Parts: sequence; C-alpha cells; structure tokens
Amino acid sequence: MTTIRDIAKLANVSVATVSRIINHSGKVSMETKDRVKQIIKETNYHPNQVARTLYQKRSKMIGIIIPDLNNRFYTQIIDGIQEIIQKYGYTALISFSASSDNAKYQQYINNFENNNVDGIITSAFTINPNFQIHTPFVMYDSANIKDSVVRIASDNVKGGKESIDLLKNSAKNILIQHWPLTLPTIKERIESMITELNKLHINFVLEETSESDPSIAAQSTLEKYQQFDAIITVNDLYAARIIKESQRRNLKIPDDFQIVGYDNNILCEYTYPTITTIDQQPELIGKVAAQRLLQLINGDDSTQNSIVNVLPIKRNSTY
Amino acid sequence: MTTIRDIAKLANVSVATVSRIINHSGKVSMETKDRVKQIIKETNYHPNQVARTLYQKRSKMIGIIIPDLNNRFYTQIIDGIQEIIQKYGYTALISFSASSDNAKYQQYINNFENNNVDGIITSAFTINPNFQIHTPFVMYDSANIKDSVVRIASDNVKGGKESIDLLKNSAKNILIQHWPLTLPTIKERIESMITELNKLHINFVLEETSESDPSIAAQSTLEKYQQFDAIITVNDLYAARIIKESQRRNLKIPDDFQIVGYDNNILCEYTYPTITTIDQQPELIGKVAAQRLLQLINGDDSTQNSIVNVLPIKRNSTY
DNA sequence: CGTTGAAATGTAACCGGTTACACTATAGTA
DNA sequence: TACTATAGTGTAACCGGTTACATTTCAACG
Repeated sequence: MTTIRDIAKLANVSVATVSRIINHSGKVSMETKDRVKQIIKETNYHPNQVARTLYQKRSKMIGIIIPDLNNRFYTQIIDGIQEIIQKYGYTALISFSASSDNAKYQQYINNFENNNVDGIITSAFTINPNFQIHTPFVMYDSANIKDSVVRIASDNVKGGKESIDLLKNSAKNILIQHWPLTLPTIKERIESMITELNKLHINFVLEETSESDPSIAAQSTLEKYQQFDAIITVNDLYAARIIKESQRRNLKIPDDFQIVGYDNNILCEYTYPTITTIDQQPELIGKVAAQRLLQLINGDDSTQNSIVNVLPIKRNSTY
Repeated sequence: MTTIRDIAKLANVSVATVSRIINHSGKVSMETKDRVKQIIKETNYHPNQVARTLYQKRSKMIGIIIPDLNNRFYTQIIDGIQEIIQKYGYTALISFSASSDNAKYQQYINNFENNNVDGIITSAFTINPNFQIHTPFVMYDSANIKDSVVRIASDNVKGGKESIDLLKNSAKNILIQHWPLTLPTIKERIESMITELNKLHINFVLEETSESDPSIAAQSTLEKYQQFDAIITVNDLYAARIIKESQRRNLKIPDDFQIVGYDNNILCEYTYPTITTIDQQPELIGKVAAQRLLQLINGDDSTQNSIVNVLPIKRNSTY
C-alpha cells in the first residue's frame, strides 16, 4: 500500500508538504505542487481515510438506523438522505433495527460513535429510553414532540384532516382503523381526524387493529362493512388487503363503501380500484433530516423540529 | 473522550494490559482483569474502532453498492446480506449507484478501500470495466460468467424454463417481452425459454421493450394481444401494468390471455388477478453473497460462482 | 542452591495521516 | 546595512489503539 511517506520520498519532500498539497492547505510552490501531483497520479495514491479520521475525529460518514429495509416508506427516506449527504461527500453507514429494541439501538449508536461518524440519523424511539449519544443527531418518523433532540415529523395533523376532507362530502358513517394510540404519530393523526369529524358532525367508530397482520384485519373489518360507507385504514397495505378481500366477496368499491389509505405506497396504483391516500413525502423527510443534520454538524445548535407537508392523492377508491 | 490510556492510569496498569483484557488475548491475572473490567464499566469506556482499524487493517465494515434502494429486489438482497454479516459483527457501509456509471463505481470502491473495509459486495457490472479492487469482493445479480471474481447468479436458465412450464399445457402462442440481450442475465433467461419452446414446438415472438417505462410497454403490447394467448413480461411491474391496462379495456385474464411475471414482487398478491411469477429469492442471494464474501475474507481463495435456485409461484393470472 | 521456564506486566514502536512549530531564504523597508 | 515579513519547507508530536519484545517474579526441578 502506498502511503504519504512513500510519496514524500519519491518527490524528495517532507510528508507535511505532501499533506498540504492533498488538502490544499498552507503554502506550497507551484513547482513542488506539480511534481508531487504528478507522482500521486502515477502511483495512484489515495490517502487513507482511517488515519485521517483518527487525528481529525471527522470521518465523512453518517450513521443511519432504519427499522425495515423492505418498507418502501423507509427506503425512500434513505434515498432522500442519501441524495443530500453524498453531495457533500459523506457516506452512509447503515444498521437495521426495530424501533422497540432499545439495547440494539444503543449498541448501534455506540458502534457509530466508535467509528467517529460525523452525525447520526435514526427513526423515532417509541419510548424515551435515555440514549447516550454524543454526536449530532436527528430523528425522523417522529411526532412533533418538543424536547432536546431535532425531530423531523410528518404533518400528522394535516394528514388526519385531509383523510376526512377526502370523504366529508360523500360519507356519513366512517370506520377508522388505527394502531395503538401509544404510538405518538398515530395519536396525532387520529386526534386530528376526531377533531375534524366532530366539527363536521359526521358519525365514526374507532377500531384498533393488530399491528402485524393486514389480512386478518381486513377480514374482521369487512364483517361490519354494512354499517359504514367509508373506511380509513392504517396504511395502504391494509387498504389493499380490504380491496382484495372485498373482491372475493363481490363487494364494489367505492359503491358499497369508500376506502382511504395512508402513505401513497406503490401498490395504490396497481390495485383495482386504485387507492385514494395521503402521501407523506418520505423522500422529502429524508432530505430535510439530512439537511438538518448537516447544519448540526456545522455548528448550528437549534433543536427546533421540522414538519414535512403531506399531500392528499385522490384515486378511484373514493368518490 | 475516554481512551485506553485513561483506563490504564485509573487501574494502575499499562495500556498493554488493558488491551489484552479488551481483546481476551495474552496473559492477565484474574485480579487485574476484574479491577480493569470494573473501571471500564464505570467509565463506560468503548475502544475506538478507528484506531484499531488503522493498525490492524480490519474495520469490521463491509462495503455494499446497490443500484436502487426503492427496488424491493435489491432491498431484499441487502436484507439477506445484513442478516449474515451482523451475526459476525460487521456493519454495512452502503453507497448507491446505477450499474452503468463506472466512474462513480470506481470512486465508491476507492472510498471503501480508503476506509479499510474488509470486503465489498456490488451488483454486477454490465460491461467489463476493469475495476481496480484489492479487497475481497463478490458480485450479485450477475449471470453465470466464469472469470476471476466470485459471482452470485440467479438460476436464470431454470427461471426461463419454469416460465414456459407454467404455460406449456395451456398456451399455443406466447409473446415474450424482454430487455436488450446485451444484459447477460436477460440473455440467459430468454435463451433458456427459446430452447424450451423449441423443444415443445410452441409458437412464440420476442418483443424487446424500452427499459424504463412499463406503462408504455403495456399499451403497445396490448395492441397485439389478440394474436397471443399468453404474455411473459420482463418483471412483475410490467405484468401489473398490463393487468391494469386490460382492466381498462375490459379484457379478462387469464381468459383472454394468460400472463407470467418475474421476481415475485409484493404487487403480485394485490393485483386482480394475482400474478403468476418466478421468485428469484433475493434474500437468499444476499445471504449467499455474504457467506461467500466472509469465506474470502477468511482466506478461502476459490472463485467459483454460486447459483441460487428460483421458485415458480402459480397464481391466478395463468390457468 | 542455581537454573529454567512460565506467568504477569511494562515499554515503546507502529499504523498513516495532520499540524504546531521551527527554520531558511529572499524580498521589502527603514 | 540591518531588520522584518513572508513564502516555502521540514521535524516531530499526536490521534488511540495493538503488539513485539523486554523485564520481573516466583514456582519447580536437578
């Protein structure tokens, strides 16, 4: 392996001079610079980032923790993060962990910090677990909770309101499927729906569903479909399952009931009918998260949250 | 930041002793070990991985290049890789680049090597670009090409044959949509189909399609559907688009024509009808890739390829 | 009792960069 | 002419680990 000392020897200069040339710092004569650059090119020398990181404590790496790679919502967030950080020469160090596994989370954070990452982006922790973290840090997929960390939240309040807006002119009895309200993001969304429904004097029922199985949820929801003319699901996967199940039962959507999903999953365009939904703009969430992180890395110390807008997408599962 | 010298001073021992305890190497008395471990715990000391990497030239990081994070095929491969490497204490350093951008590829590989990654996993290069790479290295999503690098290939030959098997008892005229045969994986698959069709004396036509736009491809394919009783698409997304388009035209699948996709995308279960397809088992591809890489890292120098089995999945778009 | 060897520990070089500080040569200034 | 400032370069410490080699202690053995 070629080192900076090899280059220095070949060029008959000191390592300091070579270092200055690599980093465009300090004073070097044109003549020396040209000679050394030529040798660097000939030997195909690349400075070792590890040695650099050890001294400078800056690695040009960002640590990212993602709950689930097979969930498009998260991959789009990463895509957004990636787009920003690579522009500034950072590389992504990625680990995978469910939000609930706090021990693993702390372990990954330690690993990141042991590798001197310049910043860390993680999904939101469900419970406050008092993580030890000494590196610039932002959380995505969070509710708008005010505390000492930078949170990137989707506009869940608007998301809830938009869900109702999509139905308010045509639905009189709405079934709202939801996950446990202990999840702060869900809580924000559902509370916003309730506020809106009360304002509009529309009937509704809340149905808490098992977090894990959309197909079972679909079955049990459809048992009572006759009482409702619209269903709001936890996300598009649940909506797609209900559509699938209603095809089997020969129910017509939106005629027998309308349905509104959440997330604007790619599925929405391929089901029959296509699914009306709310787009959280995950790629934008990722971009905002990365931008905020870079600000922190560069010395900004504001801890204000960022709220990312949501977009209602009208398709054929509603009137 | 706590360093090994801090710990040594607190425990009244030398750094060598502390290092021995951390790494379970060399001889240390029980008494000393207990005392030092206690201090490590109290101070919450974690050894700096960067310093370690600099001396040992092993980083416990694996570099991964992925073409597209929003393609579930690739995320599942990463999932498989991840499952194996994390078991052995490795972390994933991930970069994103289309296979065709050779300059970027080389740049990412350099970046990995500058960070002393222990191994690299990338998707297959379309053209042979003579990459400079001095690190254990495997390629996934490759055709079964014999050369000096370890390639993990899907069993494209079987994949082609299985596509035909799914149709051979009911189809007489098959339209085979495909991408340019300059892509080695596609070539393997299509050639296998042709061999099989000739053997069975079934009529077929090849239709090369634009790589980028499934919806346009669907339109043009359906213009000629009447001549065929079955369509084999490039992948499930193309199949889903054709299904969508045929709903609009009031065509019935599989009655008007059958359709077979490729990849077993999650979409397949949600379209109407559901899509018959071939599963490449991407997660298994990832696992195999990671296992082969770990073997290389541990000194095995075989360059034999690995072929991963494919599974036909019969659903409702075929008889 | 002197010798041998293993256990326990310490010293310092090393990994490959960066940078504070020192030094030299030369141009500009009083 | 003596002094100062600055451009250009070099020396060596430093980042925080690992490890080859040296040293000390003490039990076992002939």
